[in-house]
Amino acid sequence: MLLAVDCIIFGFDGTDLKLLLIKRGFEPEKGRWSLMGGFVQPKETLEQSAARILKELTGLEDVYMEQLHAFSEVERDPIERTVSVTYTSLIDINKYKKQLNNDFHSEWFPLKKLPSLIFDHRDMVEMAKEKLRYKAAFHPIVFELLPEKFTLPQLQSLYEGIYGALMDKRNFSRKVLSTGLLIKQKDKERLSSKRGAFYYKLDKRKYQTKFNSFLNFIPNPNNLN
Amino acid sequence: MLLAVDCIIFGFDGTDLKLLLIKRGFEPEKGRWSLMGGFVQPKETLEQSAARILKELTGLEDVYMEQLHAFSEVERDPIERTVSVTYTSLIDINKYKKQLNNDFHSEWFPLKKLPSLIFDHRDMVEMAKEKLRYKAAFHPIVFELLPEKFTLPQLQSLYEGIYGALMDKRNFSRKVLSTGLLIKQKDKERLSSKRGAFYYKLDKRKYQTKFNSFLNFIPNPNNLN
DNA sequence: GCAAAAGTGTTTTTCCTACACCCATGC
DNA sequence: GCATGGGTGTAGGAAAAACACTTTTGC
Repeated sequence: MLLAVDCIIFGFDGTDLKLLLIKRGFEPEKGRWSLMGGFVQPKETLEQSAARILKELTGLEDVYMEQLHAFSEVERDPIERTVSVTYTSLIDINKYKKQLNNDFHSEWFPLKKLPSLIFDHRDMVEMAKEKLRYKAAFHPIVFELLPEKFTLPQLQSLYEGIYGALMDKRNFSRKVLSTGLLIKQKDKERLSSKRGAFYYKLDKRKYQTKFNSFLNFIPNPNNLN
Repeated sequence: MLLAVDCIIFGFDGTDLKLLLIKRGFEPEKGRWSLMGGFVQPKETLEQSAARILKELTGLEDVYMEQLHAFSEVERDPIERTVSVTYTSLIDINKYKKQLNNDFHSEWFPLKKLPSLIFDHRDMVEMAKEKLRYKAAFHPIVFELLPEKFTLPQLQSLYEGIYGALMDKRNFSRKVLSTGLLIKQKDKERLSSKRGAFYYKLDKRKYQTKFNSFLNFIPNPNNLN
């Protein structure tokens, strides 16, 4: 029985929530889109394995990562019995633009427009989305997806992307600012609007402290998709 | 590399939240307390494996069960490299009293008085407790631990056991009744008090429907342990 | 000058919390 | 008749939701 790891990598580019996929370079299913995966080596933990695979295939290092679920349907890999443990990563797309796209055929897909995936990778992605929604509702986890400096409208569209819901910007800004986790900057982002939107930074010390405190970012149920 | 499953079985006896352990019958670590575990067979999923192990070691069937986490430290089993996927079960102790204790050396331990466990089983239990707290805060999951008919005081002491906190019974009953998930019975439980406490049953149809809706059973932070 | 997105405040409602007394019964 | 645990109601405060107008600036 083989033991594999697959990585579900969410990214945010300031507007859309996306997923990183690679074009599979070998049989079976050569040429189709797939999550980043590989086999666990005898002397590494699953976490180390996931980090290694991510590094090898994308050049990414030191990114947020957590275990999602072990998938074990007997026939999930038609060739050989393989159990796959999945890991979810969150990254800021722009930060890692250079490393990507070069060596491997990897590509970002908007969550709403995913291609067909091999094996049970679609189930994996669905579960990861579900968990991201669940977790983001109570933990300030989404900052992993943002660049160091970001604007409130960007943060809001990230939440809206995660929940597939529209939120009221007045209530939204009150809610996020009330956490005390954001530090307003003096400069503005001027690309996406004429007036420009102030940048904010995450207060990293408070982020550490408050990570496990329950925050409530659940959008109101009327607008849930 | 070996692939194993370990089951963390929580039970409630009407008063205390407990954990089911067995005395390990073989080396290494023979004679010490352990979670229920076993190896995954070539033609079974992890879920089937967990259910089989549970059945074999305890006689329990059709119990609530969900995957917790895969543990993979290289040296976690000192003899052979083994990755273990853990599953959490919730059961009503009294319902299954007969099956237990006979064939295997299994025993219920109050969560607050656990013996020393083999390997990394203690970490597994800690993570399971954490997740139970997390999940029970938003899902009506704890009913899996209760008999068909139960009283509000029993339900409350279950929540108090999970969170290690005391709750106000007036606020508690308002909160749980407001979910509309409970159906009041005409008869009373008369063992634990003179006056007797009304039984309630779970409205199973609503339970199915509402399982994924977010409920808020988080105790107030002042009393968290 | 106007279109487009940013930013801001108030009112209403809902939910949570704190809190204290009466009830039914076995002894 | 009293000790024990069961059951209920209310008032105050905090948080969430609904809601609309003004600001800035590139074109």
